Amino acid sequence: MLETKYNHLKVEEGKYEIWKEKGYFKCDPDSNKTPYSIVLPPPNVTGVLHIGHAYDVAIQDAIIRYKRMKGFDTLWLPGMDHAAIATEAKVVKRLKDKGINKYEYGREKFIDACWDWTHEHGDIIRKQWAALGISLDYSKERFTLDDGIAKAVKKVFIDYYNKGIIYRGEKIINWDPQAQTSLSNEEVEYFEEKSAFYHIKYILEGSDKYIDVATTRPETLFGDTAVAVNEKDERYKDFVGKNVILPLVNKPIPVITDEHADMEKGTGAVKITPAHDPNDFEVGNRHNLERIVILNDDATMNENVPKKYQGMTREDAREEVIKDLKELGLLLQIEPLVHEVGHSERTGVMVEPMVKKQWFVDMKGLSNNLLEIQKDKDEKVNFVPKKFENTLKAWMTDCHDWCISRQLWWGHRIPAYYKDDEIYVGEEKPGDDWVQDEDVLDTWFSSALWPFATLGWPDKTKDLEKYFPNDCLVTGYDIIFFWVSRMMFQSEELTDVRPFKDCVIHGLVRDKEGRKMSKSLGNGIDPFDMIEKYGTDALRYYLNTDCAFGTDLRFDETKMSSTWNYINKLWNASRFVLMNIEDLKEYTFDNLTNEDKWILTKYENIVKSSIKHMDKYEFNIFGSETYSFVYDDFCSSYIEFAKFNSNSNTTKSVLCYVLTGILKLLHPFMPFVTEEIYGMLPIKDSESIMISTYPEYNKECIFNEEAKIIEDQINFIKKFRNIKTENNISKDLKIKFEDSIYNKLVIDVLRLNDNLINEELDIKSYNVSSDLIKATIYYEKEESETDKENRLKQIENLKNSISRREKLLSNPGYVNNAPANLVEEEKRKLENEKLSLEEILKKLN
RNA sequence: GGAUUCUUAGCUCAGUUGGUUAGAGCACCUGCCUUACAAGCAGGGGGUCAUAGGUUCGAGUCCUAUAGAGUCCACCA
Repeated sequence: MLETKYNHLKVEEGKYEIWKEKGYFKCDPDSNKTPYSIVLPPPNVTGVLHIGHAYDVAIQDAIIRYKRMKGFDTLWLPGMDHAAIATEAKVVKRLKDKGINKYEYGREKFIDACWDWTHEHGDIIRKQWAALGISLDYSKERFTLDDGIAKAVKKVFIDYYNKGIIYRGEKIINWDPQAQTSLSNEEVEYFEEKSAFYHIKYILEGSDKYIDVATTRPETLFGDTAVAVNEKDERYKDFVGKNVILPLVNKPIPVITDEHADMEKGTGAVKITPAHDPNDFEVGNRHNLERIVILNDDATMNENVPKKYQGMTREDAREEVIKDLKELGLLLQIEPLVHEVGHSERTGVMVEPMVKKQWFVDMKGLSNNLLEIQKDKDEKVNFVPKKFENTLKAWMTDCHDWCISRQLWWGHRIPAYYKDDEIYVGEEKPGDDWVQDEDVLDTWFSSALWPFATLGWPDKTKDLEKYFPNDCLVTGYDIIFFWVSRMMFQSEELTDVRPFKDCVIHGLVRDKEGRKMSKSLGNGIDPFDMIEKYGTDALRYYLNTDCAFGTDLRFDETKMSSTWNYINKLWNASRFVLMNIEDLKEYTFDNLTNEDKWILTKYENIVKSSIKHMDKYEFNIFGSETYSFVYDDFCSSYIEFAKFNSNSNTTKSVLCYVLTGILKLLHPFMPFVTEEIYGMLPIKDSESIMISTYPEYNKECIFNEEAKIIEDQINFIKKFRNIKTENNISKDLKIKFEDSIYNKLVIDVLRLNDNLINEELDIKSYNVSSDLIKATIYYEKEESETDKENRLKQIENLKNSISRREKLLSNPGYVNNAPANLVEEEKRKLENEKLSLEEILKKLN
């Protein structure tokens, strides 16, 4: 027998291990069931799982459990991401804390340290997956750096190189001076910073005239190779084609015209530093300007600047340059300015744009291909919600080549080899005198292959054959660009098909105030604290049903608590049912009462709409519909009805049947408690609810006529209670039904039906009526002012409603165009209201 | 600057292809220890659906404009 209170800690203990041991999580490639596959977005091995991961996996587990119960051969493939730069940063820090320098340590030992880190965090993550109760097929677990993925990555790189999709080029890239690696645009975050516009005099060669050049980065002037003005700018007409003297260096540089110089911005004259600014780089290309690199990789000043500045940090150099300019009278003005400055997402330091030789993926063909396929209804990836298809389209329409080389050690090393000016790209080193590229690939390059490389691609494996394309991918909108789009174009290029059919996009978990969770704010929610307090089931149900996918979820602990209450309600309802059906051996559905037929009808309808919402990933709608079914229909009404019929085997059967169905419907969202209760049922179709069959809509159990009668009784009871409470007449109440068939009405009414009194008694009364039941409530006390007001209000409301309906029904536009059943419904309601009003008015006279 | 999404009860969110008095949870108010559940039960108040137009017999839902918020991309000399 169940305890009186739901104890989540006890309920959730031990079940996961049993499921795992029994092999319920495993797919079965040999079965002839229809496959259904999802690959888990691999969490980074950098750390532990947070509430966002919990959200992501709760959704996936709900889907996979649902499909498993629906009879699919389900594969949910787990794995983790080596997260090149992120992990490397953590390991560098760990070594540094021990006083070890990465470069002195050496590449091989450093990579070993990364593996140690990976194994440690991998174990933690696996424990957390277990705590979340998610049904991953561990026999298929992969890592983005394992041999199979490495093989796939190599093949892609080599093939792309041979096709010309991958190329090596010198471009301005975002340089992280701390991690000493290039970053993709996506790895740069912009923050507002207080800074200034420094107006510097660039004096015309052999003249007193000068140009006022405004810059936020005076320290880069050593790399200037021109000053650009707009062709149409009258102010600088006389300067164009001549030279100005570069301050501090005293070197002549040309004044050129270029479209990049905007007359409206700053002073209209801009210094051109091709090696350290993306725009200037383009200008430099157009005008064939020299690129002078003035920074070392750690962002200190290099040998290309005057001696006194060499070795300074960029910050120190800026101060020094300003000081020196001031002394020379070349600093015209310092204009305070707040502007956005790029920082490395990983290390947080200011990003330095630098010219570097890097590897790139040419995006033109790949993105166009993606856009084409998204136009094909049968071949496209279907996003849920659909709006993200627009976002993706916008990104793919206007995207830059993807810089994929990273100056790191932890990752897939680029399979390119150099000998003097020769480049060889291939599996193996072509000869002893060749050296391999030192760099590794962007971590997203390997995760882009995840949906198929995990299944054995490029080999034509059985798994790949059966589980690819995946049926669904679930992830947050924040990585659509980083990851989803890349999986899409890689899959389409390499396998000719989409990587997955559906892509469910969820939002971010924010704090209660809607702020992003962050370490600095300290507003993070640890999912495992929530599990401790309220249970995994409560957490998972809450996350899945709180809001529609695609919008951000504001985490509110009071909702966790109300979810717990809901589960407690289910627990207690189950307790009641189990207490009453202990002796039930088999289902008997003979002589169903109207109440039985009503709940069966309601139940079948909930099954039908649940399936619909589950298939459309509308978990929040599923949640509110089942909630009201469980709470209002099953607990508040049917269980109350059943109390008057508790000896009937038929009612026992219905209680058991409907409860079983409820447990199954809820299982994907609250796996533990449903398993616990399911285990105690006297009749069940499998040893675990996990592998039981999902409810199916059964037309045989629809009894609309009878259901309507009970529905009406419930409406009546509601009105009755309302009037009773509103008028505070509970004690003195007498009741007379005009139709005695309904004397068996239960709950409050039943307890009063001995007190039928004679209508001739001269006492106050109220009419209560639903569609089928009419009754008069008499009460033995003087009518108070409030009673009078209520009565007048009742009359007023009826009159308003009647006139509204009359107006509506006299509108030919409505009567002719609206669906006939709606019009009929209106007519019927109008008649009822008219009768009620008549009765009330008659009583008053 | 460009794109895009959003604005519904005090709070967090639903609201299917337009169907006519807009729903839920939490919070609030009132009354109840009724033997599954007081972490509960019963009842209640609370919204001119951002604003202004338009289409329609009918608009929270479709169209246009305005205001505000978010997100992404670009720019930021």
